[in-house]
Amino acid sequence: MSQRNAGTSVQVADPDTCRVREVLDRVAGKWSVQILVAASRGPIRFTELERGIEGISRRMLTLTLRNLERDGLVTRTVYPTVPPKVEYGLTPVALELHETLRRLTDWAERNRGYVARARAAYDAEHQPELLDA
Amino acid sequence: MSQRNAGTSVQVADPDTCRVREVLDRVAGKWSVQILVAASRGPIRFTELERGIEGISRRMLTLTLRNLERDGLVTRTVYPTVPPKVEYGLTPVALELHETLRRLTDWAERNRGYVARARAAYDAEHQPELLDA
DNA sequence: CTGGATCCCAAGCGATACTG
DNA sequence: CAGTATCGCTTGGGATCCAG
Repeated sequence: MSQRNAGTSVQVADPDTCRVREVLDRVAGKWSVQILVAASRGPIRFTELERGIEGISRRMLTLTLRNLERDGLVTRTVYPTVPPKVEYGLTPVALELHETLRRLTDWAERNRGYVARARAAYDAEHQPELLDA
Repeated sequence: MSQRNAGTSVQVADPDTCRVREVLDRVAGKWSVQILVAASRGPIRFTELERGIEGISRRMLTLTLRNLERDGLVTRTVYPTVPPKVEYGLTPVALELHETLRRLTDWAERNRGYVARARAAYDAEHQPELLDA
């Protein structure tokens, strides 16, 4: 998905692995998941998201929101008031995904230490001299 | 993770959302999941992976494999025979993740049509003229 | 308040060629 | 067989400024 056919034919493997990539692409963005999580607690406004996520740029918030909306995962409600007001929420489909993401997070929590140790061990094993350049 | 502090301080939100990103980064690569899936069916050789995934470059296979190994998700066994032989497998931790990924895939399967229709509708609604440039 | 437009750097990834 | 090295295109994403 990240690249539109580099000229010469590029077989896309079997349909099975394709589906896997599709779902991940939908959530692969740097901010998608955090937005999904933040919006799962009910309707939330643009600025609330912006401040709640802290570190996200206005640009990326907008872009990610648009993509999620495009995929039917996020709802966007505009109140044509004098200072514009927009509320975002999750669609039922996105709520299902949210539950799934929680399982992923669980895995991360459980194995966070393991992975960190694995990394440290691997790095120590391979390039100990590059650490203090 | 994809960028090392753009100069001015960048707060990293609360630890909660950080963990989410961490796990996703571990799987976000274009090929990580397919490798994880392929390797979950028992020890598999480099060339088998290369041909089984079809579309992956040798370079990316190596890189992704290294990263997964570094994170303690993939095991690498070298047989110092005359033609080198290397077998890859999953660690128990990775096997847990594989189960989780299956759930994600399930979600994708169920809602694949929904998302596709949502996209089409959104695109038709917003820029119908840019479709046949 | 909620974005859109532009600029630009850095990371991701592919192509290709070389090697123990 | 199983990589490593180099190159360059493409994309992601931050900064900044403009606008309804």
